[in-house]
Amino acid sequence: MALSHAILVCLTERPMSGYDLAKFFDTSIAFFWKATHPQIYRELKKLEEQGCVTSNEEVQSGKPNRKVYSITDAGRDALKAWSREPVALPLIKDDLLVRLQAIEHVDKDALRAQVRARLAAHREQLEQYHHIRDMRFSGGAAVPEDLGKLMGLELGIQYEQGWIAWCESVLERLERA
Amino acid sequence: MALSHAILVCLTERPMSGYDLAKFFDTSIAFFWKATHPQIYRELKKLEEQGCVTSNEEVQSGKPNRKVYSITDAGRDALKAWSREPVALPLIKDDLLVRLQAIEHVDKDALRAQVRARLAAHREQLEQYHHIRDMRFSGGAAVPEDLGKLMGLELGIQYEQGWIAWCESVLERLERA
DNA sequence: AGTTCATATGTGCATTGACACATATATGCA
DNA sequence: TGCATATATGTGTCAATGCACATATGAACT
Repeated sequence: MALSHAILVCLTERPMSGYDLAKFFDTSIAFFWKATHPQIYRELKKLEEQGCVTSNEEVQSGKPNRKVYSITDAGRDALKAWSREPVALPLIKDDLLVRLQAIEHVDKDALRAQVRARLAAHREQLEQYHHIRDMRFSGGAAVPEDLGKLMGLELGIQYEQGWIAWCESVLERLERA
Repeated sequence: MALSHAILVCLTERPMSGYDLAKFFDTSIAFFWKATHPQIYRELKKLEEQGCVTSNEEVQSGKPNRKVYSITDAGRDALKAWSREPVALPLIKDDLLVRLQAIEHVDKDALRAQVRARLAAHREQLEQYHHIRDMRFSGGAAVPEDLGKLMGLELGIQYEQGWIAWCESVLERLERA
């Protein structure tokens, strides 16, 4: 009970095709959730069978036709029912931390390189989040719908800042050793 | 390529049975990685076939016999080889953040309750981490093996502090609305 | 005497997820 | 002409994960 709800959430914003959703997952919510396009197409099929979404084929010249999915009232009900279920504590589930637990058994040079790469990735992500915040939420959340998205973004910013600080402190100690 | 390595990492510390490992996963590294006991037993079987671990049956009176697994040289080699592979950026993968994206479509009371529950869970986890730090690492990392574990713990502490601050700020805004 | 708890090891099944492969068309580039 | 890229939708398959169920024993509790 996860990907289907993430898809429904995306469709509350606007109707989308499977292709649109795959791109949306890759950009917008890539840090909360990940999905490949075969997963998305299969999930959309199931959701349509359950009546949570309806599809509408858009004829296009040249390009293949798009099947645009919209959320239904039943889908909105399913979302609300899901929102009442308890949420699990997310795991960190990070290879890097597992490797640190056995620091005397790993390749130290590789570890340093991985922490440096990770640091760069977090810095880049932070920059992206800052960019989105400045573009979309410069004046705070204008409409109620935006509040949740802004708070999600704030979590992302803080999360990245935390990782950056940690990576820096780890690198310092690894390079001293 | 994940659980098997996490198990090998645990076995670098000391030989353990499947039962021990299941408990170890539940307590020590529960926030980095999770595994149920069937998963662990199956993985141990595979690792033994690959020659990464060896088992030694300990006869016990009364209780069922324990099969104690130890890491082999081949297992240590496998760990080192794995440590050279690139690490993926971990996802946040949090239901709560997905729900926030569709804040106008979720049950607001349930959401508030979930954030409060989450806040309590993070506070509890932070306390546990502080306790471990004070017990095991009060004078910093005494031996080199401890350094990695201490840095993992520091990440955990920072991570929980970040979530706590975020939950508090979210709650405030949710209760105002 | 019956129940629950802790120790200890597993099997079976369903769901999820990841990844390669398959197909079709138009555009731009070398 | 050939190749990569973007658009667009899928199938087939295998590994990983999760959860319920199965089994066995001793100790402590009711």
